[in-house]
Amino acid sequence: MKVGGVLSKNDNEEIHNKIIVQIAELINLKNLEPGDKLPSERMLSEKLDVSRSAVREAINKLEYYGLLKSIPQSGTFVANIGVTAMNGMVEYILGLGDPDFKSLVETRILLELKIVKLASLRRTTEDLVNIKNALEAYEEKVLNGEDAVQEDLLFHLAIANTCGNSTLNGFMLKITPEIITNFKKYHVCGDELSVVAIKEHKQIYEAIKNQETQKAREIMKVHFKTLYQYCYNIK
Amino acid sequence: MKVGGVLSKNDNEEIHNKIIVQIAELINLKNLEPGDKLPSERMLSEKLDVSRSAVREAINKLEYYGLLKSIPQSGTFVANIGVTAMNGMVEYILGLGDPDFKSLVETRILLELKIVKLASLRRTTEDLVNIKNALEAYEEKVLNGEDAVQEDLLFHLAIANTCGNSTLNGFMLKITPEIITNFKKYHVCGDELSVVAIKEHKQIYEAIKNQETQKAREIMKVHFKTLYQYCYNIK
DNA sequence: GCAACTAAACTGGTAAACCAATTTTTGAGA
DNA sequence: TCTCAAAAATTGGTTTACCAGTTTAGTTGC
Repeated sequence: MKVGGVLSKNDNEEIHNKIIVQIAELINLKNLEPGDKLPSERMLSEKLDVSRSAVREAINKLEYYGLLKSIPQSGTFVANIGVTAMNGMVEYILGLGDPDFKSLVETRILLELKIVKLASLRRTTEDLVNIKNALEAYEEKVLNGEDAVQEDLLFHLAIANTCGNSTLNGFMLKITPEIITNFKKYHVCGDELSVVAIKEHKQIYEAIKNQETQKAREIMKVHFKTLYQYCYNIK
Repeated sequence: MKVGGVLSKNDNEEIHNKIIVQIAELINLKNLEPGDKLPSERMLSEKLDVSRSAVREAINKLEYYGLLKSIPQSGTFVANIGVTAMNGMVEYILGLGDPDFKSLVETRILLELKIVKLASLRRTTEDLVNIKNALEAYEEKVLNGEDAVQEDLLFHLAIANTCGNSTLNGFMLKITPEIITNFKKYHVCGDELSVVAIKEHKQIYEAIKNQETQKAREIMKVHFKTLYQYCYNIK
């Protein structure tokens, strides 16, 4: 029986992971296949000797990764994925560490180079207005000598929101705040950078507007080049 | 006051979104800045006239996107991101729709072409063993005429787990099950495809092993080409 | 007047009780 | 024996009550 008390986030996650493993083991033991029903949350919490809330959180995480599916007043079911895949995925999920700054930047550049291409292909006139607004807000802040990290971010997110790919857009929303936080921590993005960035932002906007796909990508690449250097200098 | 009863997932999400908007409005109204403390969950639930659980779920979502930070026995705080960025992000987050199959495939290909490059650069001998095991499991299933979608998936996840970028790896884990589900729904991945895929998997493995970065990417590209065609035929 | 200690109030997290929809069981009627 | 409706049991979701740290206010001693 758990003795109670508040645990650190780390310990807490370990407990969740432990429950996830036990749920996976149970599915293996009972040879449950896609669509089969898991024992109820109450039974699981009793069998695993943890609180029902803890079980629910573990199920939530597995649901996030598409391995389980909860249906109200009915039960929790194995998703349309076999046990082999599930076992492999659980292992990888548990091994997943917190992303480091390098991973984040590497990923951001990958995503944005694709996004800017898609955006230039798929942008509507309404999208262009949004991007331009973000562009001008950034410019104004920089020229006033104010910190413009937020406006910079919003310019890039406006493009992501234009790319017509909700998965990519969602991923951008996920990683952007973490990158910003790191930027502030490491004092990336100085003033001299910002002035150069205005010009590049304008070029990107024009390329998207004119649907010059390849050019848009090239300028974005240049835009990130300085960033890259900063990051590796920091490291 | 809520009248009670079970709501559809759609209605439920709308309620969460509504609360998210109200929390954002409150932060604006009170001019809260990064690091400032939000009203307690109890006060929020009272002020917004919703249950505390609903407030907690909204906060969780905002925390997932890096906009808030909850600290046990202390409070919920505005993350290290200004209100401007927060307002923009909230708007984009709420506008984020469920990903369609096309978005998923488009994203998967982008991720995997990068991942296979990184994997070939960073793979350890231990990684190679894992990939090879996944490769052989896939081959065995296919040659036995059995369905091998799971093993195919695990081969690709083994590579993702090798790429040394936890953000990319996590994104792969997130989208892969959804893709599999769609594959099954649309009956992609026939038997004749699988036999071809074995050869390509072997080539990818060899390229990663020999650290032939560009070659690995090229083969992966070919590997996805058939998939692409299938998808657009379906559409 | 101020530093230091104490206690009361407050906080996010967790366990327990409750709810309504669903599923299963039951039994009456044909 | 079969059918079908009614009721009991079961389910995930929600509300409520409680917990142990944290923070703040108050008080004591100097």
